[in-house]
Amino acid sequence: MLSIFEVLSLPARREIIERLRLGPRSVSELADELGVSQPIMSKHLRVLRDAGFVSVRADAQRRWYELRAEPLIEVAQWLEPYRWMWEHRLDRLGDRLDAMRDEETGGPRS
Amino acid sequence: MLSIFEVLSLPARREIIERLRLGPRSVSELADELGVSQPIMSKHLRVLRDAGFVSVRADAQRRWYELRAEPLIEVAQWLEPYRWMWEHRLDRLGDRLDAMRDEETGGPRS
DNA sequence: ACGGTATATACCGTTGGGGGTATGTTCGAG
DNA sequence: CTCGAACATACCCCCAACGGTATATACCGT
Repeated sequence: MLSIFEVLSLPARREIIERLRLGPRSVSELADELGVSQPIMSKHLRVLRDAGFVSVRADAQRRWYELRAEPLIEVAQWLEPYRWMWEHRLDRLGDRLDAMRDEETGGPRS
Repeated sequence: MLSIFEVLSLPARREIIERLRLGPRSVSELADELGVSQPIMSKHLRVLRDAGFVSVRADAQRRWYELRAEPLIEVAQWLEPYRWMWEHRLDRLGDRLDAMRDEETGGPRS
């Protein structure tokens, strides 16, 4: 079974995920929209299903695939420790530190 | 050249990224810490460099590899349209909508 | 100039993922 | 009961990424 990042590494599978963001889709709908054959789409969806990206609901012959949040949450969690690298970059972190020190000491020292 | 998600799909490369979060490292340091040979580490770093994950600074024979934010930002941006799936799930979205409507109309209608 | 250290790269063999196609299976319509 | 629609899977081949090893390159100390 492929890991979460391995699943996301294929553009075709990311496109499927993006389509499913708009709501559930059947296999043939996805195959038509993305221009691939039905067997290949079924295989992509099988991989996505094994990794927890999608769930399936049966309706006669149709299978409705729906996007699940869990694997995306894992990516977000993996990313979390790195957010400081770009979130506190252009918003004057140095000034903030200076202000904190001023509050503590009553004014700039140097 | 491998795409960003392809780069992240290999656990060894994610481990390198995690080590570099603590600060710059040389090739042999990383190789020792992660228990791989030097040539393999050089190849991983080459892949990471091509994809923009790291930058290099030469110092005599040593090469100091440093983590760069850009590719991680791209992942975060890709993830952004999906955040609603888990962020507004258990924190009473319904109540919030009710409160917003009350502010608009002056009170509940029904 | 020499030897050792640090790193990059070329080369090779393996392997597993990916696309293509054919076939199996299930289910509803008539 | 038969036919067709919708989907899954089995089988095939191909290729590129990965690990391993040997080798090339650059630089420092002596």
